[in-house]
Amino acid sequence: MAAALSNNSYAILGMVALRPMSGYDIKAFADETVRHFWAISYGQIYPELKQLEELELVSSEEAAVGGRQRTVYQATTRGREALEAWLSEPVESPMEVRDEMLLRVFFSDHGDPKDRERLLRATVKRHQDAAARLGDHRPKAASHGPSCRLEVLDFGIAFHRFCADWFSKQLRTSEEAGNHAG
Amino acid sequence: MAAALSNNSYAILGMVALRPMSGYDIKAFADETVRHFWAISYGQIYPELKQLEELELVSSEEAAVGGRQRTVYQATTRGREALEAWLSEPVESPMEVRDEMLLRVFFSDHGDPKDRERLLRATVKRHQDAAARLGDHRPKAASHGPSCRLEVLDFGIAFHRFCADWFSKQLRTSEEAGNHAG
DNA sequence: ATTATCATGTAAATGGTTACATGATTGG
DNA sequence: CCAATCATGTAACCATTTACATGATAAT
Repeated sequence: MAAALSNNSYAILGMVALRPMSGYDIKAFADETVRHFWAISYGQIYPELKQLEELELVSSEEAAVGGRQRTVYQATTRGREALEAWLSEPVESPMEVRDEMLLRVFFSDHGDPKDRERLLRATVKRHQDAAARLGDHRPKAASHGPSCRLEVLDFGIAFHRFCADWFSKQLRTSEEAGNHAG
Repeated sequence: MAAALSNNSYAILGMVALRPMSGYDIKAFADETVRHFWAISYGQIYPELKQLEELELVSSEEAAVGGRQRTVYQATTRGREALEAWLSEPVESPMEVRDEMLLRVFFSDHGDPKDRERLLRATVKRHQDAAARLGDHRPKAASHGPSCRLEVLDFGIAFHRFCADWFSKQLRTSEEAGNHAG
């Protein structure tokens, strides 16, 4: 019995269910779509594609262009069924966040108030930049009309804007307090 | 030369800079404060405390109660300096999110629309619950007046409320579309 | 008595990234 | 010609969790 499929397996299976893709394509597509809540690296993609093929959930086709190697994968009927089954199962793991900035903010009264403000400013900027980067992909994602992909992208944009606004407000409060004190 | 300190080292150092704590205390405190953006397990805490002690950034004291073992750690002056230095350094790693729900939402048009709605409902509930759980800790966190700890807690609450509201809106849109179609 | 909690610790497993190797093609 | 990009792949590494071992004390 092969190892049970992980969420990563389904992430990759889902990609090749959208349209035929090579490992390289999957990485590029993932980086501009799911990266902000589900990062994937080559070290996961290529071995996973092989496993999915063994399980006959995807099929592969050689599609070399000249001497440049290229293997394109697509989901099989069984693969689509497995994907559908996964979508009907209850979600197991909660959202996990790891944020160095929040960790520093948490301890920031142990340091210089100037550093704290610098930190908040950097946090605001990071979230603004993240929102902007996601926004760049929006026209492309929207070109096919409404979809789950667009929905999730819009969530990402709204999410980072929310964070930027929230820390922006904290920064203003912090600066005002500093002005009164200084 | 010892390995450079990781963010995890600073997380633990920061805890024992707040007040003397045992490894067990650190775990409990972390679980009700930083857990929502920086999870820590015993497998990290105990070895890290030893490393920090070797570097003389924390000191330990035996504080057994009866036959029950207990080692309490606190930050040394050098430890506090190291913490301050860390807080003045630029942040390296970006916020990382891993969310199985979003991954499923992303692919949810491959499945049954009913499953999609169930998924959205579960997502809303999870975020509501997360906000409520964090809210439970608020009175305790607020009892010492405003602080970075309270600030970060409030961010967590606001963040999960934002997510709950956002997906709640998506769910309504989804349900309306379903009613028109059916 | 028994269960929950306090308390420390580690080995093994898991999950994921990084860095590298290899080589073709395209665009400047 | 050189850099960027396309393309595949893996070994080593890193971070983190899980599961377990051990044993005391407090609460029911």
